[in-house]
Amino acid sequence: MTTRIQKRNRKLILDAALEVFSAQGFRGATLDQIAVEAGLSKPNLLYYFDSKEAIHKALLGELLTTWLDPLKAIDPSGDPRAEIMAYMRRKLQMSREYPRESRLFANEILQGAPRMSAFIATELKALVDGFAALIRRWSAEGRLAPVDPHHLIFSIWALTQHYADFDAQIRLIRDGADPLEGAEAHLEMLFARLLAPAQVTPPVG
Amino acid sequence: MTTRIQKRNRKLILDAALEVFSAQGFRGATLDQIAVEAGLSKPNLLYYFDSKEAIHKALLGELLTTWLDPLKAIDPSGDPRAEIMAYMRRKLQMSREYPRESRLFANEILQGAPRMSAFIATELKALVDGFAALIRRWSAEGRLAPVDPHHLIFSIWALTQHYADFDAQIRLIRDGADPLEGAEAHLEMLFARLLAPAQVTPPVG
Amino acid sequence: MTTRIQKRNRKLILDAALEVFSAQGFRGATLDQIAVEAGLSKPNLLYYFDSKEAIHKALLGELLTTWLDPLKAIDPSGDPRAEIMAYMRRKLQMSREYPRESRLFANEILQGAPRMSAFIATELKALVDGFAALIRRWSAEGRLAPVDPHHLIFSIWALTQHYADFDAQIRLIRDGADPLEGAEAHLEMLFARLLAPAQVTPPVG
Amino acid sequence: MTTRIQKRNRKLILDAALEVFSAQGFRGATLDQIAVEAGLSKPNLLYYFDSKEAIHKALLGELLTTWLDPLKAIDPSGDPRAEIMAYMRRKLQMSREYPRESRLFANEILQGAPRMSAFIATELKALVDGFAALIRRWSAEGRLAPVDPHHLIFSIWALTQHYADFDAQIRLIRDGADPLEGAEAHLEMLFARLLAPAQVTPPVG
DNA sequence: GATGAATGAGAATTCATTCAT
DNA sequence: AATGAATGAATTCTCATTCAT
Repeated sequence: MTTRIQKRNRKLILDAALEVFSAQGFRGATLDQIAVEAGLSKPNLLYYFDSKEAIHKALLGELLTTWLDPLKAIDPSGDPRAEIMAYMRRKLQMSREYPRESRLFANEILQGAPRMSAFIATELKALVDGFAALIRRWSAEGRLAPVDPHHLIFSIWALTQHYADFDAQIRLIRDGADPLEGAEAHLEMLFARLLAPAQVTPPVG
Repeated sequence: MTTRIQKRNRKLILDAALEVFSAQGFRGATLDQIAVEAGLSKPNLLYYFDSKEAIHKALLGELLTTWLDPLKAIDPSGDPRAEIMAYMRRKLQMSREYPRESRLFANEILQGAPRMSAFIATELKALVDGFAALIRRWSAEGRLAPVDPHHLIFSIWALTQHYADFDAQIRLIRDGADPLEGAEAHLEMLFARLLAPAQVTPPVG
Repeated sequence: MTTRIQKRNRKLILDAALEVFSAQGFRGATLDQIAVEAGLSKPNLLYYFDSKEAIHKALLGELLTTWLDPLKAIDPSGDPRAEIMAYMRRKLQMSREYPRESRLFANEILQGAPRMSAFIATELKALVDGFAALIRRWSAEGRLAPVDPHHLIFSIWALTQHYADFDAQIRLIRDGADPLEGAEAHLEMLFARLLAPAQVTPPVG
Repeated sequence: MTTRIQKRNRKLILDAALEVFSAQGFRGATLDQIAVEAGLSKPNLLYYFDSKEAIHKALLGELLTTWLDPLKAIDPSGDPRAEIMAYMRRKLQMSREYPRESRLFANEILQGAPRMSAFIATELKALVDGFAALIRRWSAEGRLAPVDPHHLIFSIWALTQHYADFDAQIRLIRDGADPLEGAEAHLEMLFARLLAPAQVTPPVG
């Protein structure tokens, strides 16, 4: 039986842990920081979760769904470029709404994905492969510029997540301006041009 | 006076530290790991560097030059698209040759750039601003598609560094294939299309 | 809120620290020694105090009051010689009751008073200056031999604290006899003769 | 065979060690500090002395003679008060000329005389006992006020050494003035009054 | 004689985790 | 359900001493 208090406290802890883990990485974060952030005592954290590791694992577990959702929302029967553009926009929206989640994920991957390789190699890969096949089909049908599906997907990830993951750098370079200002227009132009089929690019020079 | 042994050992230490810090982050790395990796004893590390922090600082210090070089190599009197494309290629080359440096940098930024904000806000920003002005001029001259200069630069960074920083993920998704295979062709197409002036993009849908 | 256990353990620690710091000096003392003396584990010491430095500071903080009390007890409207003699007796009593505190203080001063100069230059100095003015007045009124006030005060300090600070030497020289045996009578004679006004000293020789 | 360089370097080391040990105590001092102070390399220190301990021991060894000399200079056939006064003056002079030696000694005694008990219990004690017998005889002969010999000697030590050992405190209280200014006159009066035989002290009050 | 290089044995401190209530 | 108290296992750093030249 899970009481209301239990639910609330687990939520408090996970939110605090997200804050701390995303900013400091797993090793850099301490239970003390999380406890303070959560407004709970350190032993109380361990009443709700077995260990620091367990908190982190729970956090990643929650993240996985969020992470897959935009991919799942792609409609194979939709318009190719519109679908891809919508996917990109959803990803960019995630960088806006869930930057800490993005950084938590980036931290994991940077360190070699020690706790996520299973997920990546199975669930994420499956969806990616499905999307890649779709892209390939769309390209073959001439509804999309011929493009390497995997690299296209990585480009979407890189370009959107960058705004969350490198937020600190962008702010410093843009004098504190909102990092995402103008980002959407820029990315829309970028992907519109990239994906348009039968396009002629004038030679460089 | 710096002896041969000093030079060799400092190099050994910095190389080991790069390996460990780039994989674990500053807090996650231990002097023990670095010492083992360097094949030296732990106190011997501290004979060459004052502290763990000092090793990390030395590493970042070395990184800065490497990090600015590609930007400095841009020729304002060159052909716009060729110059930008060449810059992108150099950055991609760095992800290939120096993935650990890229991850070291990414780790720092992810954690809010605690040790690099000064560098970013001054040296890097100055070069970026110069490049941005150049891009703006090129666009105004019609030699380049009208594009937000900052976002263009961020796009280059995001797309190239992604291959180093998210290497673990890419390998898992591509069944261990070389992450960079096909990347250059993909990015060249992407930037060629993005930067071509006077281009007509058919409406989506 | 301070619990009973906290009170008890803080007291245990400070007492053990007094024992060790007064005998070994700050640098010479180790947390291990203090922990053993206190019957607590080393990390438990640091649960109650932030650092070795903090323990030492707390100890000195407690000492300050004790150290000023005898000076504060001097009554400006009392009989000059009686007041000075009473002050001397209180100081001697402190060497008897709190020899470790005296040695803790002596250790600090010997090392240049790195942690006490503020206290000495302000609080202690103020009281000393007040006492010195009083002595000067008493001398001017003919109720006390004309005597340099500061040197008189230093003489009292030197003569009384010596029994605590040089205890080890005195014991060795007096075959282990109680160092303070006969001290009070001796010092009373010394100060009675020194302070008596209108006294004629026969020429030496 | 001892070369000139050896002699010079041993002297350099001992002088540097005196500086550091007297200010920091044995445990608080480091070979590094001594090496820097001496202008020699750390291993070179240990070429001349077997260990840190050995340097300290050598230093104390040198100190012993200095420490006994004033006592040895007392002339049993001289005038009692003149002899005692002269001894006091020599001791005060030592505080002026050799304050570091005084503090080195004080440090040792404060820590329970771990390295000097043998010396104190034998050589120093013998001289003190001789002096004490002399004082007793002088008092019995009516040439000196009746005074406890040991306490008289301790008083001389305490009053004179205080100016070296508590130098830091005295400076702070006297606004940086030379601690010894006025000390000799003060102590001469003090001992003149203390030692004068057949003296009548008016009742207190 | 002298010193750059190296290290084992501490020492202070941190931190995830457990205990007791 | 919660927390004050406590600690073992690191982890960074110091330092006297040794090694090699």
